[in-house]
Amino acid sequence: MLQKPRGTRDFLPDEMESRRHIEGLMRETAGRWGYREICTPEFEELELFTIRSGEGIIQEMYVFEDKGGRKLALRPEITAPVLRMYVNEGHVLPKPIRWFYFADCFRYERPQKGRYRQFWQFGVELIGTDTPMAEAEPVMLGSDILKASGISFVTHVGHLGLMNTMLSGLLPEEKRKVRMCLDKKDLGTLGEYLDSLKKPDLAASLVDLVRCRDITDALEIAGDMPEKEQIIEIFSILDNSGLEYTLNAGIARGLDYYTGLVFECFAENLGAENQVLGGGSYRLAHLFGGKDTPSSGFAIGFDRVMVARGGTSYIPEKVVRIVFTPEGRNWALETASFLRGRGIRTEMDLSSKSLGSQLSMAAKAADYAFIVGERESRARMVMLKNLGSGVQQEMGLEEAADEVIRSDPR
RNA sequence: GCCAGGGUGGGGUAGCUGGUCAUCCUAGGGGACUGUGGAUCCCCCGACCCGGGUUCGAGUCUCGGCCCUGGCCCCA
Repeated sequence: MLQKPRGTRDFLPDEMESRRHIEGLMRETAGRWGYREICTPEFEELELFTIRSGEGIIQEMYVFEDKGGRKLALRPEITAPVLRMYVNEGHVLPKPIRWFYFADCFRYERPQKGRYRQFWQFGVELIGTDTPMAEAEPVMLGSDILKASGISFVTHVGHLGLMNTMLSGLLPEEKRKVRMCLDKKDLGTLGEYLDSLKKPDLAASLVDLVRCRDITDALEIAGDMPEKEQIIEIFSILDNSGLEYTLNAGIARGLDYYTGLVFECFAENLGAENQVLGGGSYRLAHLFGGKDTPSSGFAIGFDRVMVARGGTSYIPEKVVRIVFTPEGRNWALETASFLRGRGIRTEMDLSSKSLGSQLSMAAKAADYAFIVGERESRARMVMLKNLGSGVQQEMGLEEAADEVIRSDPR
């Protein structure tokens, strides 16, 4: 038997509806903040991603050559395509630009809990400004969206300026190593390494900075820096927004194009892959041939959100099944059409069996049965049977539709 | 790329110190039943992940692969 490719999933209707429901909540929330949806190609020129992230990621991507010999890749993330799109056709739009996307991405990685080879991201990009408000907005919006999705999570916010100031005397390679140690909380190696660089005092203050939970103290530890006023203002905005967050100056966010504020959200109930959101301020447009443009944004790992919701159940739409006798067929068709017009999910019985048999099938798959036979047909009425309670009553179409709409979800 | 634990009908399981017929539950299909039977009864469908090895004989032991689950690495 054929198997689906490794790391991919099939979604049955129950799960699909649940996903669409959450996706809808995210869309709605982003929309209320003035963000509008965009869509970019499923695959792009390979170079788009190597420019952003380096040649090393080729082995983590689905790369292929098309019939014209072009090197292409299935998108492993969507920020680069969005910024490419901005440079291609968005740079003349009034700034700032507020966009969001919901789309699937592909990475050739080892699957594990919450990590798949085809996965979905919900993300936003705010392009064209880097005021304190513009840096803070994605943090607030991201938190708002995760809240709407119904998961428990914590938000960590940091700013690259803090650590960069403390590491300003080091070479890029040395900085990378120091960040890696801090990220892994490997203080022993960190101490030895800084000793070897003749910076023995740095280790202690770096640890202080990473553990620091107050921005005023953090600025004190890090020392003076050009972004100081900006940082104070950003955190003042966050503090006054009602957002719950933890200062974490240790957030490194991998690559070099991040410029200032960085943030991550972590969900409970999620094993090793518990980060559900990552983002910050960055500059990418100039790499794709545009003007140097400040932007900020984030991406949410949609599948991880779904995993984090766990058994949180989504209540499916109510279903009406119309069961009928041959004499009632035409009236049954009219009834179905009427109910659909009222927005009710309505299925006709397709079996042509006895009413009893139709009813037993309806009981498995529907919440209500509309029984339509000769008598109902003549009277232009329907017999509405609640399949949960067994109660049934004859009534007119309007009334029956109202009854279904008004009733509690199943 | 590395480590651990797993793959038996669609789902869940028993069998696993090798020896007919592979167990049970559930789901699914068909029939009985043509105005109430969400029932009941009967019937049916359908599985040892793939390939090599050991053996008279492999679901069972062994090796490799594939896939799943979790972890490491990575995480744009």
